[in-house]
Amino acid sequence: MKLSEGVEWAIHACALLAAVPPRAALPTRKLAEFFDLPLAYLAKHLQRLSNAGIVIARKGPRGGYALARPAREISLLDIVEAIEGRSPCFSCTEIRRRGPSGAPATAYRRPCGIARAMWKAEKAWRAELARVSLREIQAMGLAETPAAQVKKATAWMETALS
Amino acid sequence: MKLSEGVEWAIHACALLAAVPPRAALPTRKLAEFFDLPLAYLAKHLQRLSNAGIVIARKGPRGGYALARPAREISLLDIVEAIEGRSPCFSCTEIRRRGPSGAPATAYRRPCGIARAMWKAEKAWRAELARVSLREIQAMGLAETPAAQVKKATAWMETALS
DNA sequence: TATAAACGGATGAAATTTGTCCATAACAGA
DNA sequence: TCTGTTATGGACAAATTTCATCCGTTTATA
Ligand code: SF4
Ligand code: SF4
Repeated sequence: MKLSEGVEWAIHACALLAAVPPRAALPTRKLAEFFDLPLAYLAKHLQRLSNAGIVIARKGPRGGYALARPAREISLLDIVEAIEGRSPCFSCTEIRRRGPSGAPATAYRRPCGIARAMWKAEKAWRAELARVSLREIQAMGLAETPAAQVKKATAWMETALS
Repeated sequence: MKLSEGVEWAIHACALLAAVPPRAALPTRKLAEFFDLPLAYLAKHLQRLSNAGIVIARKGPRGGYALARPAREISLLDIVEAIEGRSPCFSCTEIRRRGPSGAPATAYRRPCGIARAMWKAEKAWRAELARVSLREIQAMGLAETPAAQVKKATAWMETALS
């Protein structure tokens, strides 16, 4: 029950992309540099964000990634699902069918109470994630990082885009 | 973000133990037989339930496992946490500290918005699991399995306990 | 045309999960 | 007290998943 650490990378990357001025783009190389992450692997995660339509990719010189829509319209759930996938974290192997008192699949009409309860809980988790937008994440991030770091980051962004 | 399948095993095992008459106990061997699961590995999971105080073990002949308290007082969360542990599924590696605009740990007072949002969602998941008791699981299971299977299972239980 | 970047498949390394085995301790019944 | 039965927990092996790198191709810019 561990989220892959790529989720953390992706959220941070999106939060940084949210601070990129319109029409500009940040290439993988710059994102990896900013967070000191392995370039090739981070690229895989950005690809997923791209495939999920969260981020737009531009190939070629001066290319890179930019948010596909306003940060307000991107939820944490969007990002998490882009990286982790949409399959439920509880998957049953139908063990009730096995053993001495089991029966063929036809005997059981609908998923059992166990599966339903687990899925309901997972739904609550996803709903909570859907409620927070990248915009809020960005705002919180700005509020909680020391002024000196914000300044450094802003300066870094300028040189990265030039 | 996959729950280990041991969770499914443990919930089913507990649900079956809920149907064991008071003062009796089901040994690992019987539980493994009922669900057609690898005995040695199932034993590991039952041990975890035992260590978590969900189930009590009795060694020796006519020993085995029984619920440690009424099914009404055992929640799905209890079982899930016994198997999966209590550590949060989102763990941050503090990547904000790294890279060109990073800063030493002292600069950041409290966990960032990302981590807080992820933890809040996880809390919602756990809360939902805490709301459903083993009693309800048992009742749902009884209601949804065909009468023929219930009969078979009851008969099996009698011979298993004798 | 030369260069910079994303894309995606193949592959390898590391970590985790899944599963087995065994020695030991506790217990019930004869 | 003796014997067989059961849980306990550690060590170990196999399988699967995650983490990470590499490379050939495609696309776009100047
Ligand atoms: S009874 Fe429910 S949890 Fe168990 S195997 Fe069937 S669907 Fe899965
Ligand atoms: S900014 Fe938040 S999510 Fe990112 S490393 Fe720090 S605490 Fe973790």
